[in-house]
Amino acid sequence: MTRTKSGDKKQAIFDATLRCVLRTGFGGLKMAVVAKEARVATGTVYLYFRNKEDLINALLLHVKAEIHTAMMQDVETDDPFFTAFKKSMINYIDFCYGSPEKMIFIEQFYRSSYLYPETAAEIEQLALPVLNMLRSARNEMLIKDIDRELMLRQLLGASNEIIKYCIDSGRPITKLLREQILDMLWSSIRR
Amino acid sequence: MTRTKSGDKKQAIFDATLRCVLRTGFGGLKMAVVAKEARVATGTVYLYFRNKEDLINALLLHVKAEIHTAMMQDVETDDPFFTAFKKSMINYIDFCYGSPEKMIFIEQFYRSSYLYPETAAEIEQLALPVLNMLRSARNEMLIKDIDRELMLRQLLGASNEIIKYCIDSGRPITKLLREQILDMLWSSIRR
DNA sequence: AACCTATGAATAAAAGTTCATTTTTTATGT
DNA sequence: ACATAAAAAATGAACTTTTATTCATAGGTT
Repeated sequence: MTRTKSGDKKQAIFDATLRCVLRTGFGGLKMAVVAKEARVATGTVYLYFRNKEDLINALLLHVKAEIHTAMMQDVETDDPFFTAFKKSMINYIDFCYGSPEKMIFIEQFYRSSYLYPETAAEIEQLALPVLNMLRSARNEMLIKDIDRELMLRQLLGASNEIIKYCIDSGRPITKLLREQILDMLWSSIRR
Repeated sequence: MTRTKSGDKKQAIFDATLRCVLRTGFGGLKMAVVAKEARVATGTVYLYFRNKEDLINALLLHVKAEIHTAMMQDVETDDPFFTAFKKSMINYIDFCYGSPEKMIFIEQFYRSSYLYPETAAEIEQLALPVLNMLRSARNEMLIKDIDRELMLRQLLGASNEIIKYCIDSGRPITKLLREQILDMLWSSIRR
């Protein structure tokens, strides 16, 4: 069995899609272009995805899952909250800065008519671990008494904008900058 | 002479475009659909805008200018920083919550291959007043010593996500919630 | 040989743009 | 005021371009 099996091709299409969208936004997602970028025939894309909508939904779910997994990497259940918070936010920032195409793809398609309600529902589940982390912190009176969901959005929204700014302006995320970002995020929610 | 003058029709097309994009994202911006929504003929749109790209760029500039004007509404040059900050952020939040179609439109098209570099340059100018506000605050040692541009993105990114969450979940922005949001924003930048 | 996978030119559908025609407005002369 | 003509604005069906999707054919694997 060669190493070039079906899973690889699906992944190649995913990667190509992300590259296309990073390059020219949602307008860059054209089936023929994606196929060429993935070095497969146009028809091949349709062997792995029913249509464009399906490709988008599958990729959204895939990328969102990746981000959430990365975010909770090395976060132990018995970490003190501040440690866990710091780890997860650094994970998030580093992941997004390192894979801007994934962040951009989500931004472009998460709020679009392409998104199936079922995909949205599945994606919601992915945020549960982080939300739980915030819940215990609030129970311990470590953070402000504000709707956790809203708080999470605030944190990620702030991070996203910062990351995009760094990418667009070619500014690297240094150790110092990361500390500054974390400081802003932490002070926004700490009690 | 009727009240229906050329300026009105341009505005009608702007409004229709925003409604279309709010309804179905970037995919909802189709010239024929926009025209129908604006109650004009397809060709009429091309009397006011060279093409789709132009429409998008003109509207982006228009809406961004509106937002920045609204943001600085009632902010006096001799307001103490905290007062000015609070006013501007409340203005921003209320404006965006009240006109989500404008916020959504910017989110969808600001980072897209449609955006002309000249439009981007003009839009950058619009942020100068807020940035200056942040500069004096930093000079007075009232806020953290962090790149102003980055700080502004953080504030607006956080606000945007919160506003979208409220809109999507049908949650109204009460006096209390506004205080909570402001508290998060302020603590994130205060020294 | 049967089966799975891949191809890419051909097809169909969708969307942007144009323009000959019509309607409305403005200007002019009686 | 009214009629009339020139100009401007608006129309929407027709045209063109773009893009998603299909499918008859070819290549490879068991």
